[in-house]
Amino acid sequence: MQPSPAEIKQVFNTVSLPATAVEHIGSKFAKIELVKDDVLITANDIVTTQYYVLTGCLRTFYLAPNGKEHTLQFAINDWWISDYTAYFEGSRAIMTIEVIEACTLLKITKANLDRLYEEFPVLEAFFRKKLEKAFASFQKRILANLALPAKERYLQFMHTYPNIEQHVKNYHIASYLGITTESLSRIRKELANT
Amino acid sequence: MQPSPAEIKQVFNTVSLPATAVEHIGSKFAKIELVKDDVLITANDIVTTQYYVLTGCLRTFYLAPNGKEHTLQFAINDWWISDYTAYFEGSRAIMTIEVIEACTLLKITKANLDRLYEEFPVLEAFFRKKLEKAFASFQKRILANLALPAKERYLQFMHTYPNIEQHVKNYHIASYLGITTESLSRIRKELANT
DNA sequence: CGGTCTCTTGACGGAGTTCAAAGCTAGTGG
DNA sequence: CCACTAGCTTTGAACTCCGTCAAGAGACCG
Repeated sequence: MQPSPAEIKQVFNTVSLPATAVEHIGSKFAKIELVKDDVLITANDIVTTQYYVLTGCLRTFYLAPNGKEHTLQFAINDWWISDYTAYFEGSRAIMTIEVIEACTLLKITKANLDRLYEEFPVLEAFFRKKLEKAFASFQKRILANLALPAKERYLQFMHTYPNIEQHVKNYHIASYLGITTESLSRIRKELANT
Repeated sequence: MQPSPAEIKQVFNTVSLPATAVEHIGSKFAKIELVKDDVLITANDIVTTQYYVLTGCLRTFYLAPNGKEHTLQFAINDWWISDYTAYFEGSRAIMTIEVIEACTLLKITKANLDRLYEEFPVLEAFFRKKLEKAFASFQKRILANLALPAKERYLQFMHTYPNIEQHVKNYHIASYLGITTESLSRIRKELANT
């Protein structure tokens, strides 16, 4: 199913596009609906698609050889999600993306998006800005991992992503912070007594 | 001082540019020389410049309130360096960049680079590719921090950046890995006995 | 209301830190 | 050419945060 013009305008809300362009761009996206526990991308998939979240919640995680899951990213309303390393490099996915809450997504292939870049260079700049933001947030996270103890990282997470916290389980947050559920539980207890 | 055409070709070695373009592009760069312990960017600076490393070695680090340094990035031969979060967002630097080994750099301002993007769109794609690579490597590092113990992270670092290891002190590597120099020393000892 | 998923709690262990001191190494000047 | 110093690395002992394992308490859903 194709997205509506209003949805395309929402996706590119910082860019002003003529109606004909919106129409054309929309024709390159497909709208899909997924339910809880669906898996969007699995490790080893070839990744040629990225997704825009209209509603719902998903997470990207790495499944380590020892069976532990490490959450790289959550995505809700108005976020983009994919295994970007695989998407950019044309390599195979090392991440898994699963649905946490039933969601509606817009998907587009790299081939189609690259074509749109040529037709509307403003889109290339739009995605570069997104990439710059993501880069900055990754950098912030690396510094937090290096410089802050678990409690501080938890507080920073809650402060930075108050919207996401409502959608995900504590053990997801723990796997994002790099601690166990037990440790997170103790941290929450300690914070409650303050 | 301006870079030579050969140096500009080296910078954009994956792009083929006509001689006139090389000339013009070169006029937007300046070549600078720095010695050990020089500081290129200090926390709180307004960052409007990025740097290409011709020779030498630098590091970007965050100086935490408790006085500890956390290394985000090293840069040698053929790397770009800046406080990119500040550079992209037009905000103030939170990082410090210091010279580890005397170096020769090419610098260019964001304003000039943006103008070059318009004149040579191929440059925009060139830098987007660089950004995608950096993004992927940050992601890899986040996963390593979440999933691997210090010894494994050290081995991964040595494997991924064998060239950098020759230029930097062990305490720099420790601050990159997120451990103390003492811990790194013990890890190295353990690895030597194998 | 029974079962499964999630969160909590406790006891113990281990990886890495802290603090203190000693050993190296490389550069510098007499 | 040696001696000295400053910077870097190593080593040891005590400690701390967090992980592991095991069990129990809630919470949610059919």
